[in-house]
Amino acid sequence: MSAIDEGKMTDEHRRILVVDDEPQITRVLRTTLSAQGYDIRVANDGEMALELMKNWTPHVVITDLAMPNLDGVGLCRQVRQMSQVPIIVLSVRGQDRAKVEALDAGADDYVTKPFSMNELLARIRAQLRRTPAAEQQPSAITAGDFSIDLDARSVKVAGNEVHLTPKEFDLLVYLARRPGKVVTHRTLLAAIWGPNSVEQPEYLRVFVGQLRKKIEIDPSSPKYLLTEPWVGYRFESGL
Amino acid sequence: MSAIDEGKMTDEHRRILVVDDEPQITRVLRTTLSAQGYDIRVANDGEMALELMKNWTPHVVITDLAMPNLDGVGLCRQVRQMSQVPIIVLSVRGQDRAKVEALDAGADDYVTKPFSMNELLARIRAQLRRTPAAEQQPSAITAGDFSIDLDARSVKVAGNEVHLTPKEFDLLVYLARRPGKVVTHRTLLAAIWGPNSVEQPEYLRVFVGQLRKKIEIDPSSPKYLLTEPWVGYRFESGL
DNA sequence: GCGATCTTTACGAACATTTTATGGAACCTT
DNA sequence: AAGGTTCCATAAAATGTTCGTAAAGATCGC
Repeated sequence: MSAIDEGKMTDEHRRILVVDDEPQITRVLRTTLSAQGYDIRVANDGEMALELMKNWTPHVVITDLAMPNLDGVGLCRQVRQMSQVPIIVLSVRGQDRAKVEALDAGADDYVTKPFSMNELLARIRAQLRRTPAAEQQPSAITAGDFSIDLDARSVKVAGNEVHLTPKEFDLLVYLARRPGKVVTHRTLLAAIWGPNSVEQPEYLRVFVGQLRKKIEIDPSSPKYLLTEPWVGYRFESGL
Repeated sequence: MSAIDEGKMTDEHRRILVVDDEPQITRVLRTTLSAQGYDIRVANDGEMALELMKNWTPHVVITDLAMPNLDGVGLCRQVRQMSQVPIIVLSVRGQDRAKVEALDAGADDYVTKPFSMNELLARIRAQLRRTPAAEQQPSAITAGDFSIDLDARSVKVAGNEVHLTPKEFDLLVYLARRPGKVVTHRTLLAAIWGPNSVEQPEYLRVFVGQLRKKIEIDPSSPKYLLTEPWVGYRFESGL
């Protein structure tokens, strides 16, 4: 009944990942947040959260600090390797030190338990408010002979459709969204394979090779998918 | 003496607007934040803050709630009409309702007084962290015939593009970011090769030579990449 | 079990960096 | 002013990484 609900309610279909090992917490969050119209998924620890995020990218992450396997601070660090998604830490620990550590590890907000649900909801809204740009992504990318349909996950080169595997597609899209910009190996690996794969540049070599075989006219002298030696790769939208 | 740590100054030159009518608060914030390297301006109420922001756009706004003329919530609404700048509300009022109202009015964070300065600093860092790169650093450096595109990692001299290796690129960028300023051998070596390579000036000679071959019209009488004998090198942006 | 996809391995070629060598210029001492 | 020393520029050899490619194992879904 707060006085401030003027029809700005575009919160539907926003995905929230809740990470906590205490069932009481996850249960109440799941029901409350679901009632607000959010899509909720729950993970019981940091590792599980990372695993989940490979296939399901949330708009906000809410995480506890104390967890088995991978704690909240570690989770923040790992997530920041691959994503800018807002992270709200929810913890019983209220000391400066804990807050500073979490915030500097990549968290965007820190709420101490016990917390007011109204406040948490408002903080979620505040976080969601400034990520509309990410959601307004075009459903298609075109560049030169290229057209990438993001909804259908299909790619056409000079008229004819080519079939790409999921990872090939993700890789191409990630680069094609940043035309002309060099993306480092680390960034690319973290974004496509997850933050644990940051030290496996072989993946990139293999998949870039595969991609070039499919989308380049002459794979041995690529026009679109270019190597920036010792640094990374970049996508050029046809010269 | 000790190694010059140029890499750690990302928070410098960030502008923070403090809005509060209590002199004790503004005084302590001004001194503490200034000591951190931020540029601080103070306004005593919301109206004054808006006036100030016409000519001086901050990277973060920190505001009290209770103020004459225009209070914190009103300030949030007005600011949101024209800017996405992060707003941190600082207030003695700790009730849900106040928090929800402020956050829904456009605030990004809410801290209750009395507050821990360490926590506030961390929250400021968290807010600054996600302001888009466009605001932080130019993605291009231009100087005379030069243009360096940091995203594309490409360098153009008088129209034609030259390809630089990673170390060459890093070296040039480091110097070009400080035009006219002499950078000592030690500093350069520490910055590009790491603090363990401070005693290997041969690297510099070799790489400066290669850079000159690529970017100077007459490498034997350089125009841009100049030697400061016995001290270091400096970049001049074309006389 | 089968096909598609992903992961892992291996190796020659291409490339960047490090090391070494040489000649010349600038500085210091006497 | 001569000799010795340190620094600078350049070239080129030696070393070490990375890249592209192919192909063999591992994994997943049906």
